Amino acid sequence: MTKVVTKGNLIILLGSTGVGKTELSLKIAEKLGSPILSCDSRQLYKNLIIGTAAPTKEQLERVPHYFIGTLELTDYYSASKYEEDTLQLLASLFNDHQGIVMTGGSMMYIDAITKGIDEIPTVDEQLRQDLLELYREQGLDPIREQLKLLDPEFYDIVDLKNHKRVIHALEICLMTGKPYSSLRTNSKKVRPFNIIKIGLKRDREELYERINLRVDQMMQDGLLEEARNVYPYRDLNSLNTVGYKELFNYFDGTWKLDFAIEKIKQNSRIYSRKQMTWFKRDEEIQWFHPDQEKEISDYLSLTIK
RNA sequence: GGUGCCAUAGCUCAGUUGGUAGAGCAACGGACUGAAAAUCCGUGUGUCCCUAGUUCGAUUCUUGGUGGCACCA
Repeated sequence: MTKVVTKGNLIILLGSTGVGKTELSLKIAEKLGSPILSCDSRQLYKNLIIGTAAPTKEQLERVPHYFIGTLELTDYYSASKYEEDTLQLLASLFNDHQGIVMTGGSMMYIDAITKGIDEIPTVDEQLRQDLLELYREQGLDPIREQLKLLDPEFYDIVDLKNHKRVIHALEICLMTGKPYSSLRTNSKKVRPFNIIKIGLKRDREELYERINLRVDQMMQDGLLEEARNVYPYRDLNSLNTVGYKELFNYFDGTWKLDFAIEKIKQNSRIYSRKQMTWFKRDEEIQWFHPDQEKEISDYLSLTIK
């Protein structure tokens, strides 16, 4: 067994949408003299600023950020790409920082950094389009059948009604000539740095109220115009996003504006719950209320190596 | 004031020829390895408006209320 020498501390502030990660991350980063690595699958995109509650210009001036507004809406990205980009960046940042602050709520991106993702090839765009077309025309059955032949082991455990999972598994089988399940190692990667996970949470009532108020604030800040500007690209994956997809229905004329706004609030609340469901099972997370700055600070001085 | 209709889940409503009830939406729980703010799965939470009667048994039938809506004055 090889011993991994660790250098540096990655401090991850995580929590559901609207809990108050941004403000706290700025304070901690300033204290540590660290930049902030955003871990948010939607704040990565340019043009999605208000609706994703990305850091403001002033906040970006207070502390340098990475992974905010770096992608075009049309760019392909994934948790694996994020793993690669972040590890590379961290290797260089840890040369002159003892602690680096990361913040965000994209569950799978966090896991990609802290646990790693298996070596699986990036999906060929043409193959994906072909399979999606097959799915649209004939449904999931023919795709399930092929998967059953090529990877019976995964067929037994996959959620057969979830077309994304089924299609992706088949894609990998077809691309590699190997069963998708044979590429899944179920093992956690070891990182050459110390990882500290700080979870932020509030009572549900308090969180929901913040989410609702924040959506109203977003509308005042010009979310409608921001959404209208990207409306022509509505079919892109980057725009399958709470805060935008609802307003697209308004632009289409299928929803009234008030209804769309209510739906943004509702979908944000549902998203926050989904995040908590994911985080709940992660026993490495130390939970705090965002106002417990002193406790968080004490905890950090205990755990930073 | 009179007549008629309605009152069942958080909301909109089905339904029970008398045996304590179910859909949609909402709400809640869960899954999750290159699309993840995505995608998918599961769960009914109820003084059936109140009161008195008939009945072995009433949310259902009858009486009287209360509230809402419509029409007539």
